[in-house]
Amino acid sequence: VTDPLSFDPIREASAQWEQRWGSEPVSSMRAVTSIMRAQQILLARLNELLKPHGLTFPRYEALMILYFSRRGSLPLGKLGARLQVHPTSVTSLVDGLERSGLVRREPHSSDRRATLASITDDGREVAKAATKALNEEKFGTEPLSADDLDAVTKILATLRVDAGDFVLEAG
Amino acid sequence: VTDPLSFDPIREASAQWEQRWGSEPVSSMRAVTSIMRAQQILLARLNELLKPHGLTFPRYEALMILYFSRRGSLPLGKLGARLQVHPTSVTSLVDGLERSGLVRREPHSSDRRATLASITDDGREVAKAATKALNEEKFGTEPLSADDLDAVTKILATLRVDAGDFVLEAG
DNA sequence: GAAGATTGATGAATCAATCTTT
DNA sequence: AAAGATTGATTCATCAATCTTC
Repeated sequence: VTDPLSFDPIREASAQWEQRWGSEPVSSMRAVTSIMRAQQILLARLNELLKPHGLTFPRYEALMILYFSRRGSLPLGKLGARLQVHPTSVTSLVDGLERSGLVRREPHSSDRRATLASITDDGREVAKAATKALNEEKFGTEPLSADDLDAVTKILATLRVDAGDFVLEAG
Repeated sequence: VTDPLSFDPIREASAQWEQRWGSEPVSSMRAVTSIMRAQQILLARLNELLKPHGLTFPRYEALMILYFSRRGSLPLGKLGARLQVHPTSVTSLVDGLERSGLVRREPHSSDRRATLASITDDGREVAKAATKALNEEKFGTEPLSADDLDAVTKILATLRVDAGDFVLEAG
């Protein structure tokens, strides 16, 4: 998007930080900035890979949860809990998937407040094709090794537990 | 935002992935999902910490680049290169900082196409106070250790180089 | 009153198109 | 033509307020 800088901006910031505020908070600042930037890079790569399939990554994630669900459908609230996003975001994601014909809204059989998001046959086909594309490109994580990726996953799991995403299971 | 799940959704997805598509792409899928979620958690924490100072984290990042700049001002293009965001995003960030009185737009002395973003005295005060708050709370990275944070930073640097953020310097 | 979902607002990211200046 | 910045459009995230149903 722009020319590469001749230095690492995060490394540069670390030096100035340490000079002014001591060494204690530097690791935190560096890691946060790195994660923010990595997310931005990965999201751009994923959206690029998904564009031929008419999907964005957030919509892909929602579609896959429905794909893997027992009945191929889930109440919007449950979908939001799995995605860890606001009810408003679920509405917007399902709107988009519905416009593309990959998901249908259906009434809940027993609770008339609730709405089900149900994956369509088209949705299943697109889910499979898009997943093939992402798997072949390793979800845009090149050039990181499997060991490095697993290390990141393990470390960030601690943060996710602390944020209340889920409770630790036995084993 | 919702109740904690009784299982780790990423762990759950890994199992289904491996069953269907083999073990090869699982590490990538897991790491990408983890990074996306970690970014979301950290951003929420940072915005909460910055709210008393009338800042969001993206605006804070922009403000600090100006704070550390030699003259306290930078052309919008240079600011965008440092933040690694689109020109449109720079315009929007500077708009917000200008509305808060933390930054002023000034004409470039030699190039009438360019605009400078210049940090104000208020901006410097807010930058210091906000940084104090973030440092004290370790940028919302609790309960991760400094070693874990450094490990994440190091691994993700490889990705940032690959994405062309910067070129490796000697040493 | 509380739960499930939606609408309307803001903030931040992108892209395409435009406008001025070089 | 190319560079710097802006406006207008879309997507996704949040919050506050609303509406229906439990």
